[in-house]
Amino acid sequence: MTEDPRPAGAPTLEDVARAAGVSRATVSRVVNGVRNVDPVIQESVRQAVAATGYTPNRAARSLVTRRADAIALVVSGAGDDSAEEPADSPAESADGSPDASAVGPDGAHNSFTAHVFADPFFGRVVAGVVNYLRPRGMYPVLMFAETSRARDEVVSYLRQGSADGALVVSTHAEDPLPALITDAGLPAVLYARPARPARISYVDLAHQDGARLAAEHLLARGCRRIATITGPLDVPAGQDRLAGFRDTMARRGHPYIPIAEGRFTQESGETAMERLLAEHPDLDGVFAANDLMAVGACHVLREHGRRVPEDVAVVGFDDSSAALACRPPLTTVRQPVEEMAAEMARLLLDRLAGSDRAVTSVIFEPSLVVRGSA
Amino acid sequence: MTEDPRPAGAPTLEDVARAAGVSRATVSRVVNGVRNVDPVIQESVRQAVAATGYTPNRAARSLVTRRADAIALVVSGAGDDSAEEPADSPAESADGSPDASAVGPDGAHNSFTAHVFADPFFGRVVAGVVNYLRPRGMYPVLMFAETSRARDEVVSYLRQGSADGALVVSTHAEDPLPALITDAGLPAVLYARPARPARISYVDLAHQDGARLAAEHLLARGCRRIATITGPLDVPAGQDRLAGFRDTMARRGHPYIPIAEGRFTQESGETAMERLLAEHPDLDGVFAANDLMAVGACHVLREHGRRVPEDVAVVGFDDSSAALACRPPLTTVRQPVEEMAAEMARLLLDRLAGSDRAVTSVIFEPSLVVRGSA
DNA sequence: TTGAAAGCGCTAACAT
DNA sequence: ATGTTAGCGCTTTCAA
Repeated sequence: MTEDPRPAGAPTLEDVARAAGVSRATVSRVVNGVRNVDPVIQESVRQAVAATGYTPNRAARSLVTRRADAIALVVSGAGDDSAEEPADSPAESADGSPDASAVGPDGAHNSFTAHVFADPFFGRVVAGVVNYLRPRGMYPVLMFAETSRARDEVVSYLRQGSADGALVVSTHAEDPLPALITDAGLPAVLYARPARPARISYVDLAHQDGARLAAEHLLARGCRRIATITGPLDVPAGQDRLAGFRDTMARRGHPYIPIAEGRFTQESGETAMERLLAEHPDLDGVFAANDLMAVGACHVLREHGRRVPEDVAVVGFDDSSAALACRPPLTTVRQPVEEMAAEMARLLLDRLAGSDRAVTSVIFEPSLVVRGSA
Repeated sequence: MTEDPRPAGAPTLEDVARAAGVSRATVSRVVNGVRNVDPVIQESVRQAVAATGYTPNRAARSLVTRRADAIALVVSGAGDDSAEEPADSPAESADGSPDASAVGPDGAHNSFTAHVFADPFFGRVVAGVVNYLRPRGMYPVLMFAETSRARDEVVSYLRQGSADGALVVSTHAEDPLPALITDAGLPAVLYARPARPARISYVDLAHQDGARLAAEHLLARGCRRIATITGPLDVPAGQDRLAGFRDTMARRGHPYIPIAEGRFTQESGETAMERLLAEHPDLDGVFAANDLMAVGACHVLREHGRRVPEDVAVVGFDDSSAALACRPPLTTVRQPVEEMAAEMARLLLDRLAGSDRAVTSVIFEPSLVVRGSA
């Protein structure tokens, strides 16, 4: 019953100190690499550490340092408690299979979490964050915040000191989380500028420049009847990519561009492409505001007998794994997601390290990756 | 400089006790829902908690309870320190784009982490784990362990008490992590049976049954010249899917099945399909041991003028998001990844909760999802 | 049912 | 350069 799993408990500082014949404080200094310790003693302490198999207890350390040495990586939506899933993010299952995406037993499945990771974008964010954090001995705690309850739990988690700060990736314009976090005085950095202005640091991409690259590439290629599938127009990324595209096209003598709004999902890209094709059967170029929609567009184009890129050139955005999985592989505007995610982590850690209280933003430049589709 | 971010620090039990006019112990009891507390006092304590905005300090609690109330979710490989990436997991970038997958500044990018999340499988595991954990107030700490250094850090992290146990998803047969963890006497549960036997709990799929479903479907559909693209044959999942497929085919009068080994990546699926097609131009059915390879196979088949499913029927495995992203959508063997991941979390939490010291396994049954490709 | 008190393992003044 | 000591905020006997 009261059986301790570890024989006699894990070794503590006290044990090491006794073994090395010094005080706890000295051991602590050695373990934490503080100077002012006699090299000879240092060595004997190290041996004692090795001999006892000592590992510092995180909780004890956190209690006194008041740092968790952990940060939260939060993927947040904008839903309220009435629904597990945001109203404007319908399920993606396009076909009629009965329950391929159904709710499993024991809450094993809900649409938000399921769909989040179906988008290759999030995996890249995670990779970037982990790769920056790991050499620094930190690991992200993964959280989702798509309901108001979940948001409260995130704030509470931070307030408990379970994590020192948060990296937030919002999927919706109306996301209240950034405000909640800053109101609570908690350190956080966002991926992408928030739709509602807030005093909070973020990293972002020069979306307009990216759209410009796409427009110029399509024009240089000889396309003359060009349309665009936009992202959701209530989020900055969606707006900016459209604005940048329109501006460039207008400047090059194309004042009117057919558009169809998508939601950054493959399915929405398909729907948008269907509509564009119906209204403008003669188009010869398409700029999709992300790769997933570009892939959907390619499928629809092929189903309608158009060859890509011979009949219709397609340019995507993001350079996600979907771009390479597609046939032909997608010409796309590269967003350096991993680097951006790493920078986000860097900003947060700098802020936690002290001095730097300022709110800043770091904007990355996109680049064009030319492959087969345009 | 020594400016405290929070005015006068966060409220403690002491503060609440004073506000409510009771002792710390009583507040603690109320907060932890222990019985034996006068309902009236209970109420006044609750009010005091609300009034002060009290949140229990995790570190302090952990220090005394000796539980972190956190678990690690580890994605592990089999590399050593000489390379960041396992030798048998070559980069996937198929085309010649110079640096689409290059190493970014500041360790923002390494192949292992980058490729892990390019596979939709891992996202589903994460979703399943998070959805089980969250209602229980826990969140996974995400770790990667693809080098021996990284593995040591994982073990060390657990030994420090930063997490109470680990959920391990191995990507390679030779992964030493499970052994390291059990040797250290740390609680862990695996996703999938380890290639090297170990005293450790795991969840898994009845791979052979899944392969049988695929075989029977292809036969029922009228296919007679059927080949298979296998997974890596040094991992149980790869072996079992092949064995199940072969057995069923043999039993149905097909003693010889052409096979090509893949590595569960789309690119390897393409290569394998090229080879099969070259050697058996007349085949009319293909079973790919996962969806990614099935997608690759579909691309190659189309490039060779074969229609799917009219000329060649294709069945995949997993029912990942790739199955729906493909045209035609993939008929595939569904692996209930989210449920399995949730079960993995459940097994670990049960084990941590006490009594249940036993090593167990839970095997899930696959099901066939019929879509357009076969 | 409630309170008093003893630590959990560690760090950081402070004293030496 | 090293040791002594006082907590960090919480849970949990043990008394009352």
